[in-house]
Amino acid sequence: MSTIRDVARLAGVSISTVSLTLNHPDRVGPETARKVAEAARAVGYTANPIAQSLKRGRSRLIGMVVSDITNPFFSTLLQEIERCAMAVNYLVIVSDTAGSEAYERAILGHLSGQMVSGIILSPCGLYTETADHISGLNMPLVLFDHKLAGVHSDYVGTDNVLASAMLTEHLIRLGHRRIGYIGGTTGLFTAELRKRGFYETMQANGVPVDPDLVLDGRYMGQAGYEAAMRLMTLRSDRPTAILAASNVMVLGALQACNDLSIACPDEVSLAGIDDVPWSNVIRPRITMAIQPIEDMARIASRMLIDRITAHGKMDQPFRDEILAPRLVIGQSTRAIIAD
Amino acid sequence: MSTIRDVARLAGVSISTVSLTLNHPDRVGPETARKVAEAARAVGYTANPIAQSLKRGRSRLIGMVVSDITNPFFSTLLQEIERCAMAVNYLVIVSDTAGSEAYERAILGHLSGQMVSGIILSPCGLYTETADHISGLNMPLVLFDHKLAGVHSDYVGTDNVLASAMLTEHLIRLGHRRIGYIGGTTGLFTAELRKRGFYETMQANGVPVDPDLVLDGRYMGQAGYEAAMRLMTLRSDRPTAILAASNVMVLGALQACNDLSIACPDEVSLAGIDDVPWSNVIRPRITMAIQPIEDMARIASRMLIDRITAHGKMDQPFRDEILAPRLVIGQSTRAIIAD
DNA sequence: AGAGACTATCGAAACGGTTCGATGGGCCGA
DNA sequence: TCGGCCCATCGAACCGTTTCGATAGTCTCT
Repeated sequence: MSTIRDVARLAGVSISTVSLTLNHPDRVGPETARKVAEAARAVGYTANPIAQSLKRGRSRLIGMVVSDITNPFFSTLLQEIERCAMAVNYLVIVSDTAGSEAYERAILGHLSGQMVSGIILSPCGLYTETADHISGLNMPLVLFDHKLAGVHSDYVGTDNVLASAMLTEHLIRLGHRRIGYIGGTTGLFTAELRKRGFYETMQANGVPVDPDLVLDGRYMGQAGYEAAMRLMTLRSDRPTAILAASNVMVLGALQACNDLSIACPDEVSLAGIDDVPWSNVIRPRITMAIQPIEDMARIASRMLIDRITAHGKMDQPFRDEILAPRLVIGQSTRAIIAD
Repeated sequence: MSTIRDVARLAGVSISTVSLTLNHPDRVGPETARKVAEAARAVGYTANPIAQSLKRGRSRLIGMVVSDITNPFFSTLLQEIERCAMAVNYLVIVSDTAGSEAYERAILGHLSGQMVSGIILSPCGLYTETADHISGLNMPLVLFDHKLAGVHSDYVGTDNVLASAMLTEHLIRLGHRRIGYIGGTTGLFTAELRKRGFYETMQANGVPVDPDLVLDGRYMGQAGYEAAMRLMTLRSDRPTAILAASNVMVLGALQACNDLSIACPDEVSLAGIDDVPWSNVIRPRITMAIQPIEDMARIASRMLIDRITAHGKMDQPFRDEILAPRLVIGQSTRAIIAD
C-alpha cells in the first residue's frame, strides 16, 4: 500500500501539503492541487483509515447493537443502516447481545474503544443504573425501539400504546371479552407501553381484564409458546382471543394452538405487534400492528449521520421520532359467534 | 482515556516496559509485573485498539460479507460468527452487498483498508475476472456457501448436489414425473450444483426433463413467484411438482399457488432447499433439504479464527468442509393419485 | 577475578496520517 | 520604495502503540 509520503515525493511537495490538498482542497494553489491529484492517482493512494482514526480520535465506523439479529425487525434495520452508512463511507460493526445487559455494556465499551463515530442501540435491559454508563460514552447515539430513562439522545420508535390499543380495539369490536395478553419482558420500555395500551383500551370499553390471562412472554418465541399453552389449557374458561406483544410471540402462540389442535381463528383469535416474516404464506394470515421498519431505519440512520457530521455542535436539541403503526387485518381474528 | 504513558509514570517504569509486561508477561521481572499491573488497574488502562492496529498492521476486526442479511440463513451465520469472534475479542463488521458484484469489490477494499484480520465471504457473483482481486487481498479468508474458482482459501458449504438429489428422489418416489425446477442464478456455484443434482437424479431414474419446466428464479422471492406463475399457467400439461433451489423461492412459489387457488399439496407438490423461517407455522409445512446452518457457521468461524491466530504460518493447506443436508418431509409433497 | 552469557529494562524509531505555527514571496496602499 | 498582509507551502510535533538494538547488572564457569 502506498503512503502519503510516496505521493509527496512523486508530486515534489511536502506531506503536509498532500494532506492539505486531500482534506482542504480550497486552501492550496491550483497547480499544486493538480500535481498532487495526479501523483495520488499514479501511485494508487488511499489514505489509511487507521492512521486517520488515531490522529482524529474517531474512526469511520458506526456501531449497531441489538438483542437478536435473527429477528427480521433488526436485520432489516441493519440492512438499511449499512446502506446509509456506506453512502457516506462508513462501515458498520454489529453486535448481538442476546439480551444480556452485561454483554451489552461490554460491547459498548469495545465500540467506544474502536472510536466508532456513533452508535445505534436497541437496548435490552432495564438499566436501573447503567443509563449513565451509556451517556458516559459521550458520542452520537440513537436509541431505537426502546427508550432509556435518564439517557439524553435521539430516539426512533413506534407508538407502542397505539399499536396494542388498535389491536385490542379490533378484538373488542369483534365481540371478544375474554382476551389473553402475552406481554414482553416485564419492566422493558416497549413492553410496559404495549401493556398499557391493552389495559387502557380494555378499560375504555368497559371490558374487565382477568389478571390470570395476562402473561409475560419475555419477547421470546418459546416463552410465547408456553404462555399460549398455559392460556389455552386453563381449567376455567379460556380466552377467545390472544394478543401477543411481538411477532415471535404470536408465532409461538400460533404454534401452540396448532399443537393443541385448537383452530385459529375458529376457536381462538390471534393478533400481534410487529410484522411477521413471510406473513403472506403463514396460514392463517396474522392480524398485526405493523411497525414501519424501513422508515424507522431510514430515520435512525439519518439522525445518526446528522449527529456525526454535526459533531462539535452538540447543542442541537435531541429529537424523538415516533411513528404510527399500521393495522393489517388478517384471517387470524374473527367475530365471536355466540357468547 | 488513560494511555500507556500514564501507567508507565505511575509504575515508575518506561513505556516500553509497560508494553512488554502487557504483551509478553514472561519477559519481565515479577516485581515489575506486579507494579505495572497495579498501576494499570489504578488508572483504568485499556490499550487503544486503533494505535495497536496501526502499529501491528491489523485490527481486531473481522469482516463478513453476504448478499442479503435479511435472509435468516445469513443472519444466523452472523449471530454465530459474532459470538465466536467476541469470545476471542474481535468485533465484526458486516456488509450487505444486495447482490452487486461491484459493491462487493468496494466493500472488500474498505475492509482491507480497515486492516481487518480476516473475512468471511459469501460471494454473490460469477467472478470471471474478480477472483484475483479477492486473492490479492492476501488475508485470512473463508468462503461460505459459494465457492470461487481460482481463489485459494478455506471453504464451508453443504453438499448442493446431494440436497437437490434427495428432494428430486423424494418427488420421483411419490410418483411425480413432470417436475418443474426453479433454479438459482444461472452460472452461480451453488445454483449449478443444485441443478446438476436435479438433472442427474432425473436421469438416473429414467425420468425425462422437460426444458420448459426448468426456470431461473435468480434466488429471489419475487422471481420465484413469477417462475411458479409461469409453470402453473402452462397451456400444455403443467407440472405436478415443483422443486425450488432456495427458501425464498419456494415461498414465492407457494404464494403463487395460493394466488392461483391451486392447492398444495393436493394439486401440486412443492419442495425446496434451505430452511424456511418459521417453517413450522407455514401451512403446508414445506418439504425441505435443510442446511445445518449453525454447524456451518460454527465451522466457518473456527476456520477463520484459526487462520488468523496462525497467521504467518500460511503454509497450512486449505480445507473444504462440506456438510450433508438433512431431508425434512413436510406436508407440501404427496404421492400422485393417478397419472 | 575476569570473560562471557543471560536477563531485565530502557530509549528511540517507527506505523501513516493531521494540524499548528512558522516562513517566505507577491501584492497592496501610502 | 517600503511596511504590512495574505496566501501557499513547509517542518515538526503529535496520536498511542510496538519493537529493535543498546545498556547495565547479575550469574556462572574456568
